[in-house]
Amino acid sequence: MPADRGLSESLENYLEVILDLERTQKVARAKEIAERLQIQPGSVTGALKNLGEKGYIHYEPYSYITLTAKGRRRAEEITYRHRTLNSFLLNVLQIDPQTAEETACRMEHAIDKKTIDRLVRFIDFIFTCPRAGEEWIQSFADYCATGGRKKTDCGPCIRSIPSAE
Amino acid sequence: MPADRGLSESLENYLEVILDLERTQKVARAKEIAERLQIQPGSVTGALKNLGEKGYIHYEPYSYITLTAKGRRRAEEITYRHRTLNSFLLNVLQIDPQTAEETACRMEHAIDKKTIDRLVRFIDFIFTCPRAGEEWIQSFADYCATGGRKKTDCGPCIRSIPSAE
DNA sequence: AACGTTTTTTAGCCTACCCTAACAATTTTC
DNA sequence: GAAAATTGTTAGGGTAGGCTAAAAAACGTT
Repeated sequence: MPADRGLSESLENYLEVILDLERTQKVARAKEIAERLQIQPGSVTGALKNLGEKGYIHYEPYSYITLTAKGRRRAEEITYRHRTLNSFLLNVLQIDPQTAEETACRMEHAIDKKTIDRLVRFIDFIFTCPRAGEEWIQSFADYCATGGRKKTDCGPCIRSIPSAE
Repeated sequence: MPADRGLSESLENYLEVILDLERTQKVARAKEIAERLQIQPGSVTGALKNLGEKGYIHYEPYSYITLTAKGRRRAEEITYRHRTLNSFLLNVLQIDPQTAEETACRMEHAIDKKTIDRLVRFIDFIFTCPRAGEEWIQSFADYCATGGRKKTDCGPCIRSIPSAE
């Protein structure tokens, strides 16, 4: 039940993988799609036909697979959601890289455009706001590590904020 | 493909609804479950049998449905994920309530325990940190509304931080 | 250009989950 | 306490998306 109607979670994953294969190998082949998605090659054909019929890819039996303009737009959107979520999990929440990656991979299908755009803004906001920024994120890490905050930490922390002239 | 193995997204939703019905109506009935999940009553029986066999609910044909201890634990966990995500979307990202609710509903199946716990910590951190807090969130809203930040805003903003004695 | 290898497709099967319609049990009402 | 209304279950059907095994096409090598 993906956030954006018209494409199942499964088909979104196909598009995402095809885009990446196009970028790295110029062209996507069924075998590689199967490998990336960790499914058997026999399962791929049906999905490709489906994506072809829906106008997301150029599909001809036994030939290379490429995204249509529509498919590329969609694939880039999914990739954008993926990267944004990964960045949030990794750089803000400081989840370990592997968990971050896996979680982003699942969440990307559940989040809508409005929310992802807000999340992008939020990440930007954090890293450009003098009240927040890297050191603030670091103090969140400390907060997590120590299980809380000592009020005595707050004075020095506040005085360390780079003053904006 | 939920984050936690063993239970599909669909079955997680059943548990969540059953817990809520237990709380509000003392007991869950198939008809109400169907209503909440927006599916037909005929579809419910199979799922309930399944949850019964897996030990998440007490299921006897034609009788009330209640959660087992295991089921309750699981249902509460899902509800916790739901509430945490909703709180983040609503109070931090400031997504409108309806979108926040719907998005939380989808994301709750995709997020793992480690990440949800971090998110809880992060929300706590924001609202208890003098560098952040309500006004900081408000200035994020302004940042979003105006499409950016004027550097001249930063001085007053920083001076407005409640100093920790 | 023909053989063997690799890749892709086909065909048939399975599971999860939803649907509808008909039937059975339960509950309510008089 | 029996008829009517409500609720729950069964049965049969559909779609999506995996699987395996076998057939077909394409490719590479000599």
